[in-house]
Amino acid sequence: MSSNSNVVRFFGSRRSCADCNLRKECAWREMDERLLEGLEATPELFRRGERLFHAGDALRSLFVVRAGAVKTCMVSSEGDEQIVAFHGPGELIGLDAVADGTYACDAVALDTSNVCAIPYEELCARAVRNAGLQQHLMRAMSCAIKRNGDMVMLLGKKNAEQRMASFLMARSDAQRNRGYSASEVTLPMSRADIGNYLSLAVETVCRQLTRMQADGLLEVHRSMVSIRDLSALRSLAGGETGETPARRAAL
Amino acid sequence: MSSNSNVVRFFGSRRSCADCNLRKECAWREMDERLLEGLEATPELFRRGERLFHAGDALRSLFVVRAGAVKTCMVSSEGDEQIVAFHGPGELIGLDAVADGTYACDAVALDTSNVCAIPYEELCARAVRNAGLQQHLMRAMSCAIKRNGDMVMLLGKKNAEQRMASFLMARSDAQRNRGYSASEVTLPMSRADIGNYLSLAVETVCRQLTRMQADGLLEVHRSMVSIRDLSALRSLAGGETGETPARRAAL
DNA sequence: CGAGCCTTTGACTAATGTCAAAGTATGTGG
DNA sequence: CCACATACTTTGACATTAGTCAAAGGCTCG
Repeated sequence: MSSNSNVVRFFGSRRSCADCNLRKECAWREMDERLLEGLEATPELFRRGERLFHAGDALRSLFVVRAGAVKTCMVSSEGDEQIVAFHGPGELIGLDAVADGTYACDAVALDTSNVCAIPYEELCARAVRNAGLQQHLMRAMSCAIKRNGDMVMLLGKKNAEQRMASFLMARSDAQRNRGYSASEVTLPMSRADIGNYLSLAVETVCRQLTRMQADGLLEVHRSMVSIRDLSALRSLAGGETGETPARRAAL
Repeated sequence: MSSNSNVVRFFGSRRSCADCNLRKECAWREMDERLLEGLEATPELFRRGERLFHAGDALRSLFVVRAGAVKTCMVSSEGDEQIVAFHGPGELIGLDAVADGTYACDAVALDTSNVCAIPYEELCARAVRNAGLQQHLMRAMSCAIKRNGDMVMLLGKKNAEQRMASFLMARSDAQRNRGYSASEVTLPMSRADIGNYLSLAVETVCRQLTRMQADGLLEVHRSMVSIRDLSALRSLAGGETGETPARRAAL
């Protein structure tokens, strides 16, 4: 059963990538216009908590977030959930499904989100004919691999404080890459989601935020965080931030 | 500075994949003969501790392990090392470098290892002309992404016992996939490497092995482990084992 | 045979998780 | 528009897992 049955197709029809008003922020933004000319993607609207796809569903489309935020998560056989990534505007979702034609994760909208579904078969057909697109896809996948490496580093080597700092810095860098202020970040996900993602108890997430605020690094107001001391936060984060300019396309 | 200066090219020359005596176990084993016909790979021998490449080196080749074992690891800015994956015969190394043309990891031989270097440019040139090869590469990358997801699950959700059990099961499954006994596994890496990979102290790795032996699950003799109760170990491991048949090509 | 490294074991410590409870937004129906 | 129900966040007290430190035992290689 597809969970897409109640999706609002608010443009009413497929729409060419070449016309998209999000071209500037899209994962495909560097692509030659001609490659996208005929490629049509279906814009879809998901509300908070709605699923783009389930783990195990057959791969039909890759998704690009236009607006909003999406999480992807794996579920173990015991039923506990592990969030693998958060995806903001311009990021590509579903590359894990290429291996065997079924998604490995669930993808869930964190907020009302506007997402482009790019038909996979059509994309592949084009990639075969087009070396540039092929390169682009391969690079996007390689970026996802690299980024996962950063995640392993975070989970394997960093303590609670460093994880929280890394997480906030990654958000900040993402903001900056999109042309917004690096010091004003929004956290569209719940504290529980942050905890799940960083493998920390919700309480630990709260305490870290509280402490950073007490130390004058941040000001926290619910889902809004103002970073007061970016460089201090960056040095707390240590090692990789997981968000270098070339790494926008995530799992 | 390339670390390959002291590499023994023990076949003395490049060699066609089509003739390779490891075809059966190779990451390319399903490929049509014709695709490999002209593709030449350089077999190289690395001794324990020698590096295939450093993080930051320019991508020249992808590597396929023919015999032996290789670890890939990232190093944080503080200098601590995180092993990202172990690679046995048939596995593909270096896909993380496709993103920006430089390797993200170090790759180090754990043992005397026999490795094929596949020239990346040449491979790409073929992939452009050949949809099958292209698909194969994409799938290999997608597998790496999936597998990293399993790693995140392991680090994020599993305790010491489950990690150790998962690790052993992954080894066991790999053995089975290569046609060997699922209950006799070798651990070519040190306890310290296992600990690093699983994010456990060396002492914890030892204690887990000791305990599993005491519980009659295993018999451990240095780097040889005989698994006495596969199904019990599998259920200890919980969730994903990270080694389904389709997932042989790792980071 | 000795040096050095790896592994194993024990005793203690510390970071983070768990449990409990209060405080605070959000939204729904009367 | 208010009041209550619900879900999320925050804080405190305590428990537990795994890490650290220390030391002994075993291989391996020169």
